[in-house]
Amino acid sequence: MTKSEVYFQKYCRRAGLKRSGQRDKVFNMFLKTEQHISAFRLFEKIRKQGEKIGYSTVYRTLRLLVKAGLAQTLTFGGETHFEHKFKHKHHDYFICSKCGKTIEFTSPTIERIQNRLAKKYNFTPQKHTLLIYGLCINCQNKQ
Amino acid sequence: MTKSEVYFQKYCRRAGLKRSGQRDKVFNMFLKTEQHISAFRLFEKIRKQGEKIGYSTVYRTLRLLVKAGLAQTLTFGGETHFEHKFKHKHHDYFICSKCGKTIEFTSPTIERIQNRLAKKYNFTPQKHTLLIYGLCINCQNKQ
DNA sequence: AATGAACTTGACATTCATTTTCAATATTGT
DNA sequence: ACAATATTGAAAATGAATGTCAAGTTCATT
Repeated sequence: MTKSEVYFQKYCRRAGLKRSGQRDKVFNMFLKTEQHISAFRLFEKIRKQGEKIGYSTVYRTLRLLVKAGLAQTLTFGGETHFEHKFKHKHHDYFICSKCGKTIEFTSPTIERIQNRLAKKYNFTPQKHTLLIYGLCINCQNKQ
Repeated sequence: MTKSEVYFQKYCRRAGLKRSGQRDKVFNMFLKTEQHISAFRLFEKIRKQGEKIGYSTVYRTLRLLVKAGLAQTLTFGGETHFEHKFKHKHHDYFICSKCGKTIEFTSPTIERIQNRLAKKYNFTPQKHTLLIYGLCINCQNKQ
């Protein structure tokens, strides 16, 4: 049992939820997925493994993960994407306007400035989303 | 005629579009609106002035403004918001997770770092969205 | 001013992701 | 084993974004 698993099971128990195989499937597949993923793609990924699962269950579990603090959402391209939050460092993204490719990056300096500005505006930050749209190197060249 | 108006009318003409009162209404109300606004709220705002207008027209005109480079979109709270782009400096946002209030801010330093990172990743930036979610001072106190 | 090709309008329909519903099924404490 | 309660997933509902199209408007040309 990884730390995330322990944390999640404890969270569920405290919330008065019952253990369920379906929920575990979603949780495990989410854990295995390093990059951000949409509810639908996660659903497909589980089905492709031959597992039987409904979309609602995937959706509900992801929402639960967010509530539990294990995941967080970011919206782009008209879709909600879920990414790790627990024991994972935060990412910002470059998104290619043409091909949709995403490149993750991190910047401690940006984070630091954000916190400073938040304080200045009497704002307690919880999470943030930084999306930079533009052209990736491929799409620049293809013209 | 402001510079934006001249620019917009020229753009329309070049694009082979005809002049129209409805389009002007949308454009003018958008100009008057300093903060970001959703298509639906802009639609309401025009209607409340006693003007007759269809939602499609508002929506289409806003999309046109984006294409013309006068507006840009940012998505949060499950809605697309339109903000000025022409002769307006770019804003980043604090968004209160509780009451939805937004606070605009700018940070030249963050912009600079973004450009540096983009270069490092061979990415040509076009626009960006920085949303910091958290609690505004009111919601912190209300507990 | 009349013409006609092309653009605009807005009510309505459609699409698509997200969210809810609910009857059948599974889990858990006693 | 029982009862209370949670889970599941197919189907329906929601809501924002986008497309459709017949009727109306614009504008260069005659």
